[in-house]
Amino acid sequence: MCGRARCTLNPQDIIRACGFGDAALPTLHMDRHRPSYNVSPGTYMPVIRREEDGGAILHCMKWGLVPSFTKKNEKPDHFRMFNARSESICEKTSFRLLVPKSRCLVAVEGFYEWKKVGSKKQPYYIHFKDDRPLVFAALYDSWRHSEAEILHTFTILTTGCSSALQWLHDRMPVILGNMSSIDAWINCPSSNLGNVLKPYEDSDLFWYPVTPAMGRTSFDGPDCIKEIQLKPAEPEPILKFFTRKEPNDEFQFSISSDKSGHEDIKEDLKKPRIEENNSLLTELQLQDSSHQVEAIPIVKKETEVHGIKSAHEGIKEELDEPKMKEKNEHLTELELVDDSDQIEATPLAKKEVDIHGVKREHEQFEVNDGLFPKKKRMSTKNVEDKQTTILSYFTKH
DNA sequence: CCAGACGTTGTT
DNA sequence: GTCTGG
DNA sequence: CCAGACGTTGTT
DNA sequence: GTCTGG
Repeated sequence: MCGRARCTLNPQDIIRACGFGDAALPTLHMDRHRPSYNVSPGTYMPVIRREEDGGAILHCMKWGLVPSFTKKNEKPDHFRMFNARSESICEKTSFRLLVPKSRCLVAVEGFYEWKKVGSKKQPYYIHFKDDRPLVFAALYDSWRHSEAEILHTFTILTTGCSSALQWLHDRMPVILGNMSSIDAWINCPSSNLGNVLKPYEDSDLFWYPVTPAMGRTSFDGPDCIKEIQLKPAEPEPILKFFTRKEPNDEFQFSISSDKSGHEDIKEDLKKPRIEENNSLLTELQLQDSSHQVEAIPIVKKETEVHGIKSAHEGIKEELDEPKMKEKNEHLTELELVDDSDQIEATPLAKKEVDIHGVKREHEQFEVNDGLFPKKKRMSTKNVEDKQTTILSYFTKH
């Protein structure tokens, strides 16, 4: 699925991402574009579509399809059809007629997905490893709701989830990952959709958890995509992961026996990515998705062996983290940061943000004041038990 | 013929 | 607008 | 998609 | 839980 995204791209970035190089495409309504780290249905976004004469145009439309047959007196609902299942677009009344002649491309830096964790939801930001824009397959329509006004809207196609992201969701947007798929979608209405409208399986899609504060559409700015540290999930009696020390001693990690996850982990280990905050991280997955070990972000660093950062360091880091609730049961040799109390910050401050020279005021969270969290001791025995389990699992395979 | 629907998610 | 259901 | 509200009476 | 608003 895809219901939130980051699009702070400027027009030329979008044109380039969609394969039109440095062409100066004609534009329409681009003055409505508001670059944002937190775009949701109902807001304007630039898309590239073909005109009647075959030329491409960069056209700013509202996300969330409002079909042309919508009643004139009806209130447009952009949330009903902000996605379209690619598997059924040729059958559904609202999309069928758009497939031949109303395709478009949507370029974004990344999108967000929420993972249900118990009763809470943890958002993740998904993007390309090299930060090139993602190009989504989309359909658009026009609704004449008055004599003078026409509302242009679009919907982003979805497909099954890639194996690498299965732990997070069962649906994902259709990502046109190369020029031939972009070309097939926008230029070849008669080509086979099956080769294009499929999950993006390449290993260059990365993700990491971000502040839950971005769930509010009023929350905007770079903090939306700032990585946060998550607490590892509550361990189960039989943990299906183990820790290991890398030869180069660079980081510590957990691993799963899941095929897709395994590959990803290996990839990450070989080419650890470096985030803005300079930390080196790996993404980890468990075969059994019910385990909820959605990610075990490990802070690289001069941290030692089984090394997980010390509790003290962890707290320090969190003090720099904005509003986030975190259960901490990080397995360290000595102690762990507990979780019962979570950090709550109040997102009421306003902050001016500058995106491509456009200054905008938006909601901003306050930095945690340092009252939390509390820390507590973990018995050495528990640690040993886990390691025993881990070892036995390892020797068995 | 007219009336009514036309969608996706996720969760149960 | 177009398709399904009655 | 997520977040936030979900109500009335009576008084100021 | 369900509906509305962004």
